[in-house]
Amino acid sequence: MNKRLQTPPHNPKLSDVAKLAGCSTGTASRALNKPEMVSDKIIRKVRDAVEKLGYTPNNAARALRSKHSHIIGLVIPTIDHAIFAQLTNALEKHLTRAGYSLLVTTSEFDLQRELQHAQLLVERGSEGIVLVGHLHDRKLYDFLQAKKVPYVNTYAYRPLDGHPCIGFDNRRATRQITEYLFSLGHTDIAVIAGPTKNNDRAGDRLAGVQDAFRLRGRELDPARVAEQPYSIGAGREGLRLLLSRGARPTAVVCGSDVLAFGAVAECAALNVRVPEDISIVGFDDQDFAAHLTPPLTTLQVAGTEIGERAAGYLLARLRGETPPDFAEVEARLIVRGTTGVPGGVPGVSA
Amino acid sequence: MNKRLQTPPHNPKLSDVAKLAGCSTGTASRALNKPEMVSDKIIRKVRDAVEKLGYTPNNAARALRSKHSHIIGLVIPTIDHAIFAQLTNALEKHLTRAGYSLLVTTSEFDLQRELQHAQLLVERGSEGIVLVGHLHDRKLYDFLQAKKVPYVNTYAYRPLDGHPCIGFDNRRATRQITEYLFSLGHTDIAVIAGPTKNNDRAGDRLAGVQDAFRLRGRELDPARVAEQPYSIGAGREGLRLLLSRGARPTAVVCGSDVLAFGAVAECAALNVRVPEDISIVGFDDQDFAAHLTPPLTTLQVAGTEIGERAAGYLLARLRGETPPDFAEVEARLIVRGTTGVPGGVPGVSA
DNA sequence: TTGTAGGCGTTATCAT
DNA sequence: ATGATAACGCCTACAA
Repeated sequence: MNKRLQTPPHNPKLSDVAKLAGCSTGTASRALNKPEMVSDKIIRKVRDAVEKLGYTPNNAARALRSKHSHIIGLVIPTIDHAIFAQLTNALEKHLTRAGYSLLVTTSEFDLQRELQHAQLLVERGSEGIVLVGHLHDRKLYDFLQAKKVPYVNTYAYRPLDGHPCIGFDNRRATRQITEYLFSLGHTDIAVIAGPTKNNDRAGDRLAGVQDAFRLRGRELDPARVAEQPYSIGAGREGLRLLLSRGARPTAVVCGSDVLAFGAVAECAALNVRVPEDISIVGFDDQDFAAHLTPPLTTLQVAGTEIGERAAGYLLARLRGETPPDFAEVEARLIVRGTTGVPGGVPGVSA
Repeated sequence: MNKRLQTPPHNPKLSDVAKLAGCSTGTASRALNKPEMVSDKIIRKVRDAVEKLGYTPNNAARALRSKHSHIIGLVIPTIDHAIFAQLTNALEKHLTRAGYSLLVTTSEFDLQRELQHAQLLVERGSEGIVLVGHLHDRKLYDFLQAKKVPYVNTYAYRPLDGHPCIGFDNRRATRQITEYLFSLGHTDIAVIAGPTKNNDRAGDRLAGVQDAFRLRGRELDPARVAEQPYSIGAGREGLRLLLSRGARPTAVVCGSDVLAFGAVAECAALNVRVPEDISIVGFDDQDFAAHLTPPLTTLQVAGTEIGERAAGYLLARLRGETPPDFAEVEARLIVRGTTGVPGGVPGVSA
């Protein structure tokens, strides 16, 4: 048990500071918030009093009066995925630097929960909200607009939707990955997709592969698609599933690096050579991607930049500015060791 | 640009709800917060009015009056490490379920910043604070106690310090790992430690290895220690460093799975066989540990449990209860494929 | 430059 | 069970 007895029994308030500093509460308030309007002598006295009393402003009172809580809310599917952790981290750093704090909550890939939790964050005083993806309950948009709370969608770039967003076009990204695979000579391409339900990123990425097929006048065979949760183990299972459904595809597009990790690991376990027997492409370019054996070819996403720009956007909005509502960040294919010509070519890999 | 024009020009307040429901604000407040004290008829009317107006309570006013913000603060070194993300996730889920929201900030392994940011979270209204580790600026403890804000240290178990904590004994954990290695017959053991500066977990883990040596009447040679940042690349470099400093150690204790990942990867690149030529042990048991080749022997830590219990502790304190201040969670060694007898024994591994 | 005083939206304390 | 009314701690006109 800790001792909890300190000098004054109660939390000092601004009026206590003022009393000790020998001025009015109004002046004390100004000394703290608008020093340029107060004489240096008083400023010093007030600061001393603050120090001596251990005064901490009461944000509730301040927010009630000034209409500014200095709190921003973030709703992500889960913090347990590296890309969301990265987003959260970047956001937090940027906001803290600007004097804002970050309230974080989780939707667990559930639109209803996302709506509820976002509303809760607004109730708790969030002056702005960061969302992930572009697929939300319509009520959420209505709510945010009714409350005049600025918001941004992240990890998505869909200016036509009309909602502020910062990210990239997931669909185009996997289309390009697939086209790259086609250009290598692959024709039998499979995909291990993330859970597409309520997850526009996963859905868009799958659709991108389909787009590439259609552009070649073909259709992606549903048997060539395995939809798996985001985990290494599920990635392994996805690969096994694909192999069990007929001839071995020569390439696999994965919905995330984690899934690709599993696919590569399973190939190793099954003695399927990568990339000679099968090419594998990830998505995200997480830290581990470059250190897999072979190093993973993947799509690099500027997660940190998304976080920074989301913070910047909201901060600007709160300053009363009107920053551009749509921003696209780069997503480029990093070709490493898990992709090659189908069948492999002597002297080309590993 | 989005339209921002909705039915009533201004945010409805409780008095608006009361007016529409035909009762006083006091009754409206009770109808929402203490339904058992209000007649069903009025409750219905009030709820209808809330619905129709799109009323959202103003948390600032509520907190000011009731002294309850329903906000808990979390200060972690970075959200970008899987274990902290896991902690955050568990904490958030638990708190949300109990009607609390989580304010997250980052210390970046800097004690001064930790102090500042924790204070900021309290200013923002946090009713409780979750910290990581047991090494903090003394002023932080003083501040928290003066403000009577309950707090918990996590990822540490040090009841003798007198501060509430939930976690395990990092030092004992690596001592046990090292003793296991000794029991396998290893005598030349090296360590790739995380950055020990301002990081009690990393420091304790290194100390645990030293403890094991001393218990055998030996000293850990400083040349056998590489201190590296937490990244796969740094883990690789750590291993190279160790190899460059004389005879190859037969085993390496790593301060985290990420570091161990790097060590294993570097061994593969260097054609050093694991575990025949060198045994490697990680710490954390992250998702990928079981999927490395060979699968990583590591110390499993119940990160999610720590988060849940931290939430439970604070919630209990806020209810006015006095839950036990110290709780130890399990941390057990998971022996997988990266450890073996020094020199390797035919038929024993891979 | 400084003091005074009113009110931000709620909840809690009284009465009724 | 309900209504009036007074705070909660701070900021900000406004006055001096």
